Amino acid sequence: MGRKPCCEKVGLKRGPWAIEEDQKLMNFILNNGIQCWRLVPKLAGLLRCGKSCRLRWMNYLRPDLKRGALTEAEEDQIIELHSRLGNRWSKIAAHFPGRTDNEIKNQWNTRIKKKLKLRGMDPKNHKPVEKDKDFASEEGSLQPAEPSKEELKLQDNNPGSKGNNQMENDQVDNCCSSGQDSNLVQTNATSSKDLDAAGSILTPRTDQSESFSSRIDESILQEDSYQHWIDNVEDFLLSWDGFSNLEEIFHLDSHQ
DNA sequence: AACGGACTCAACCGCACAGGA
DNA sequence: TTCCTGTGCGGTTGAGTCCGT
Repeated sequence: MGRKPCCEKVGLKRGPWAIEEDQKLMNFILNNGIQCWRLVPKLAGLLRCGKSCRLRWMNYLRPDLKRGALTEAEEDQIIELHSRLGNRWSKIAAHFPGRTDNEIKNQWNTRIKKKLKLRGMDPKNHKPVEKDKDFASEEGSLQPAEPSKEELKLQDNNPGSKGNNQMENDQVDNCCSSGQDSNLVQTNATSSKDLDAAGSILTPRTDQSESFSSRIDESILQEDSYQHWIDNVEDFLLSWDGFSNLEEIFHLDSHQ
């Protein structure tokens, strides 16, 4: 007997989210918090499944998200963490406040893998690629001796390749224990520090998602926090065209 | 200007896991 | 202990965009 689907898919909308949908979801979560994702679309008036709402919130609407490209330092940190953790994107993302696992996963698949290959490293095991098992044979056109345009572009962005990250897989740890990690968190936290005043909804997601959800409930309903969040979130979202009129949208809605 | 290939990234799918009944 | 439900995670896809010809 198969498992029941997470939601009734008949009549539900799929694909890219419209601004109105984003607005509805944001308004609902800001006003009510998240008790149960399955109920969120019904209560928010969305023709989406709860899973879709959760994903949209986590990967795009969360106010603590840091937008923009990852820095070289972040990429190198991802490489190091991947050498220890493997494809545990959520664990890796936990080291980067404001970054999502999806974002890091995409970054890995599109850029970092190529970057590693340029360094002569195997992205899977972070060990030097053997000459006879050159990645050219694996991926066809990628010849180290004659880099593609994309590779040249990557090289431009990465003038000083760092050393190898050959950490043993059995050294995997799941917590932010190293001093390097602490530094990173602290560095990134400067960008979200102020936002934190608006309530712990702005606290970067950690693996303890339960605490994330429950903390939302405690804080986001406060009117002051709400306004504070609007004030601060502009810095994050104004670069995003779809929400350039965010404040206007929310003011309108709050008066409905 | 038009076309086509390469690339990016938001979103979906299916499975695993945790917790409650 | 077992079953069910909700949530989280990783892999994959495909539409949109970029860029070279």
